[in-house]
Amino acid sequence: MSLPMPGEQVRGSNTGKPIMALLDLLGRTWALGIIWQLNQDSATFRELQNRCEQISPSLLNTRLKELKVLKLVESTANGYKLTVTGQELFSIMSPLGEWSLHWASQIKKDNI
Amino acid sequence: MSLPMPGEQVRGSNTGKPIMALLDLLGRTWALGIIWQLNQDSATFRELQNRCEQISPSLLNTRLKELKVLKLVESTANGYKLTVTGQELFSIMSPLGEWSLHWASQIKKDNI
DNA sequence: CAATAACGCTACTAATATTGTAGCATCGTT
DNA sequence: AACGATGCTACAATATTAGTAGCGTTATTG
Repeated sequence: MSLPMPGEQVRGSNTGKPIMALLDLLGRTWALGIIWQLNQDSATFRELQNRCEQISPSLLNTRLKELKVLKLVESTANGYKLTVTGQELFSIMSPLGEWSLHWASQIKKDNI
Repeated sequence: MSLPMPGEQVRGSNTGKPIMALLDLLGRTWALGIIWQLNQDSATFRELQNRCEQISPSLLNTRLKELKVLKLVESTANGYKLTVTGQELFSIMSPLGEWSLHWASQIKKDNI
């Protein structure tokens, strides 16, 4: 799959708007999950594989390459970590953790 | 693809944690895009198809069904719209619009 | 210093998800 | 009754992801 580069045509949109590139990226399997898991702290490849319970190494590697080119993740001597830009993105998403609990209760409520 | 129901096993995780269900859901093609496009205001099926530039009707319908069961979208006489819960989710994500511009400039900067 | 183990990752096939197109059934208009 | 628009389904073609095996390299151990 080609990289969702802001400014260019992406999966589902050819307006070139950065938000569309971002939505394409985040809409790929495990992209959000990797960012979520990397927030805790940096991790080696195999460590990250463990944190993401059921990711295949081939996909993990593919996503990491994408996230590196897109400046959200970088690899250091200690393994992979979020870039400053990646941390900014995480900060935006971080309320999802708590919100998801609220959401879960909303869904259950209806099954009574 | 089975529904990412919070509390149950989902794609990539079997802890049952709501955040994992949410990340599974949002990681599906067009899920975020549909929520993003529906925020403006409610839309009929074909209207939504237009807003999402290149979505196939089969996938749009599949996603809408999922989003309805998961209480993020509801269908009314005027078409589809976000539920209150869906609006909450959008509020969390909404900073992504502006942030994506910043992100785009970061990426360009490096190509100098 | 050989043997072992762990690591980062690639290769490859099977399984699954998404696209793309055609078109059906229903409804309101003319 | 004919027409167009709408909501959606069906289905084959294509693209993505999962799953597993294992290669090459670098510690670590005996």
